[in-house]
Amino acid sequence: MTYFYKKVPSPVGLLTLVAGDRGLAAVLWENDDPKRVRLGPLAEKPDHPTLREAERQLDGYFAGHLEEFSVPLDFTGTEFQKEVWRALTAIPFGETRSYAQIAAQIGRPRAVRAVGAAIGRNPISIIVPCHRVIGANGDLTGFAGGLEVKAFLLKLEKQPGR
Amino acid sequence: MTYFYKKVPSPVGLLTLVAGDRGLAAVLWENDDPKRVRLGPLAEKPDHPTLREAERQLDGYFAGHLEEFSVPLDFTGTEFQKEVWRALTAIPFGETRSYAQIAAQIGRPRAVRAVGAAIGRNPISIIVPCHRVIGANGDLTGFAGGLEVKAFLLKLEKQPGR
DNA sequence: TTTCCGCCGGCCGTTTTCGGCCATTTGAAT
DNA sequence: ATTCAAATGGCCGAAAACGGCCGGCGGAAA
Repeated sequence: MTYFYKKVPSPVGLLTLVAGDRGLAAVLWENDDPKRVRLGPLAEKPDHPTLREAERQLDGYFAGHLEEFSVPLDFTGTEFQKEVWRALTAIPFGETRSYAQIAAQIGRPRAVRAVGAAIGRNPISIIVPCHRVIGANGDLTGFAGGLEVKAFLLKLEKQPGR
Repeated sequence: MTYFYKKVPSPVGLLTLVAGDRGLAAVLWENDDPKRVRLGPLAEKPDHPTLREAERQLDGYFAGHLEEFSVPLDFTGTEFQKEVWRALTAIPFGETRSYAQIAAQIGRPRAVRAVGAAIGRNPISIIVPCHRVIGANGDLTGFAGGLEVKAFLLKLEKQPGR
């Protein structure tokens, strides 16, 4: 199966949006490690409907007037990973969870480190809000896009009025 | 968050003044242990208003015609540490306190050693007068800038005239 | 006796260390 | 190819170690 992509600018750098046939498959960082997320062959296609919709929603998010994404998602990964990623989408805008909380939520309270690994492999940055997961003690602990970006996103979501 | 610094000469060696966005964040000794005080990224900026004001007041202090500092302070540390540091600022010019007295003052009479540790982490040397805290028996007991400097400052504040 | 000094134990926040946790990856051996 | 053992993380909580202390005690010197 082949994927279509489009690069779009953003406050956190140039993002690469990737669409699969069931929806958005990835949002990659500018300097993303290529082996963090592996998909099939890519083809550029800026006018792909899914990509255009994703871009529109991201713009709204960064502009501060969109809090919940509604693009259909097309996850690629193991069952465990997909379960973790689904759990992430349930964290509301502006809130955070610990890795342990996510682990508990998917019914594997002790698979904490495994959850960490799975979150690190989240292909759909920002839209699947892996940035809302932080250490139990409040540390930011890690982020594919860089800790500064993680801090930036959390701060963006903490802005009081809009 | 990023901090701005400026190095200024003084009778006790080259000091590094650091400003955060809420005020003065640090006054470091020339050979200060880098891991004694940890702040974010630093950028040089000699004309920063807070830094210039801090320098002015320090000059006055060393010249002997300024006894109370009034630069706004920007503390970075745990709640406990901040409480200890705040207590230090209440020690009047020319007086001293014991570690036990400080502990009592913050309502934790037995947290004496913890207070010692917190004082050792005081980022804003001189201006937050950790040099005014000495052992219950009068010993100087310890000082990031060196015991000679501690003695020097106490002597400076004991000068009769002025 | 009295004074002074050094050692000991208890005090308490912070920092560091250490295990145990578990899905994936990696690399070596069929 | 396939299988298996070992290593590897975006973790986390408990426990131990570590101080810019201090008061009490015993022994040695005056």
